[in-house]
Amino acid sequence: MKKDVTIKEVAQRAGVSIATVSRAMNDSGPVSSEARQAILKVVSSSGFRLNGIGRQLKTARSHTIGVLVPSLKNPIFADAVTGIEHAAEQSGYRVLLASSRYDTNKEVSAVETFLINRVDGLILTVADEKNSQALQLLGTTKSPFVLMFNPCNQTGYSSVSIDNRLAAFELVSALINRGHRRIAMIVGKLSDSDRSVERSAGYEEALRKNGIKPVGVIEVGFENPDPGTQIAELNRGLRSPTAYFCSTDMLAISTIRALVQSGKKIPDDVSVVGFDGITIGECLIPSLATAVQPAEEMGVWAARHLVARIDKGESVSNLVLPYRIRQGESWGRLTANHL
Amino acid sequence: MKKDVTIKEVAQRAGVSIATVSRAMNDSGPVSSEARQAILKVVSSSGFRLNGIGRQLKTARSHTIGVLVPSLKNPIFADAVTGIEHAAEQSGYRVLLASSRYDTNKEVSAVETFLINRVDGLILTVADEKNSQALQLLGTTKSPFVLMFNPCNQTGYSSVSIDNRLAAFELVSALINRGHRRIAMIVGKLSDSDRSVERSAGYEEALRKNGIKPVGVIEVGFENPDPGTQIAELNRGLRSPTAYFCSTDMLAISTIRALVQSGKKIPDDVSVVGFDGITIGECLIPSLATAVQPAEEMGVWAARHLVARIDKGESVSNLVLPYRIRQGESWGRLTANHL
DNA sequence: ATGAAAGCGCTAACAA
DNA sequence: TTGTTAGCGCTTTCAT
Repeated sequence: MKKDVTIKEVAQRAGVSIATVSRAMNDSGPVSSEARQAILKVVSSSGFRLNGIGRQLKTARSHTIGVLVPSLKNPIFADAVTGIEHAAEQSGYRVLLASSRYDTNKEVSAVETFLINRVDGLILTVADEKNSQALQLLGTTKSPFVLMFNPCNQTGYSSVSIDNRLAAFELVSALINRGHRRIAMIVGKLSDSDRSVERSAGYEEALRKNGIKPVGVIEVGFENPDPGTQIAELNRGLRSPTAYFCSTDMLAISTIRALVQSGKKIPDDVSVVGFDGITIGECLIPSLATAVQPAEEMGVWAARHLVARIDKGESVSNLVLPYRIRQGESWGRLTANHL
Repeated sequence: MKKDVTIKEVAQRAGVSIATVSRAMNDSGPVSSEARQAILKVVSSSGFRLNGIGRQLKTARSHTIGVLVPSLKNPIFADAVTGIEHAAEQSGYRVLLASSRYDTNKEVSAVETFLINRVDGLILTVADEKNSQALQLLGTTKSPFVLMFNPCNQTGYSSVSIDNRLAAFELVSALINRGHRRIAMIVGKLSDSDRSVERSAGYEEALRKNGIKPVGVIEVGFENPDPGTQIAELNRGLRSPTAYFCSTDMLAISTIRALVQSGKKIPDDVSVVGFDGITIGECLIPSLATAVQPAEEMGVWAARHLVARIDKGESVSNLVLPYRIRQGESWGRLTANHL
């Protein structure tokens, strides 16, 4: 593992000082054309490349942002990271990526790593904003950060999200308007996600407002969810749900599969709606009814805003983006078919 | 933007030298318990955290690997990155992420960025291994890297992939064995991906071997593919394909949607098979027949191997992992139904 | 067990 | 237009 060429060697071989090389490489000051040519020649023959680490140490700026999401396997986060990465790249920033797998210890250690490596800022989605040690840790630093997806309750930091409770309320109300009364909710571990908590609040509120008692909130695991058994169980019997409200599209997809396998037709026998609006939901057959979060836009906004805070001292800001109800084919009216 | 606490201040306030602080923080040498306690006190009261940049400069090691994939929106890459990230984290490495959007210029600039920031190694998927400027650039450096997904033709670097041609051949042969003769192939821009080129070679080989002439290879865009129109067109008329071989699962999903919308039943009227084996394909209805690439494993292997090369000087290695044919519900026998 | 000191590769202020 | 110089924050010999 031989050492890299350094600015010092280039300077020497080009017969100039390192300051001149630096100026030439960065276009940061006057350089005579003779000097520039001599330097360029050495550079191209030696494969010299300014050492970013040296620069970072000197300038105390890494031009790197730390990004922490629960998982890349849920397209909602992959899309958000896509948005972040593109926006960051456009502003001359790099992305240091970590995923937590919904594990709060990993959240903390990821943030710790980001801090050690002196990222200029962070964008993160934590399990539960209200009880996040990672956020608490961040609070002890002066690193600017943007919370993404998490409902924002406290002030003092930036965030971008949608109104999860309201969207869930609207979705479930729409189900009720279609005649459904026995509406179950499928949710990942509630303790794993404050979004799910908000969504179930919206669900319960919609039922309550219509004088309906909840059929039940079914908790299943998050990664590789297999709600099959629970659903099959719930689904047995005469009083089985006529509609399922799933806390995420990923869960909805599994739910549909489980229902179909147990002989149900969607949406004729039972309606299913999801939440998130992942792109692939549109391609399913039936396509998924859901509340669409503008994930990529959220990522773009988060990155742009963070960069503005870093570069221009812009102040903290909380953005609540509109969601959109996607009228998919996976829900329908309650009919005689439902007994 | 106030400056961080530095090791120098900690040393001063603890009444020791910076060398002792360094030893204490890193457990890298003897430190008396009095010294340690004094240091710990200052550290916790000041929120001191060793500056990774300073360390990187001194040690000439970043413990960072650069990861470049075409897009995170295709779950195949999201899964691979997931594997990389977890394996890297376990070995004490961080991930600097970039995506190319299948743009070779971005491939080059991403690699350039990685090099400037002195990543210890790289893992990448390029559009076309044979004509990659990014790879060429890497060749001029001594940075270890691992190619992922790309078929490996040259030697001199590490890679992990599957045999795309063979898998495609097997898939299309299976279609033929099911009685299909009019088999079309749907592919993203061929110039965008050497995998697609391999896969279409496998497709053509299977047809040739059975004395069948290709119905046609239909090129569509990669991101947000909407092959609807082309397929609708191809699908008109009596001699329309009875089976579609799609170069990726994402394409297959769009294709199924387009076919269903034009009134076809899958697999009764027409069979569709994909390629990649993204998880969600199993949840579709009908579930997707496809060749499964072990994407996450590939990521894990790539990361572990890269780290071994970096840390233990392990030598270059090319791994071809087995693929697996997933017997989905989206294909069937040719019947009278097909005219 | 500890500290002094050198230096990693760079930028930027300053002097020339 | 150029060069000298002083660090940026750290690790790591080498003495003590």
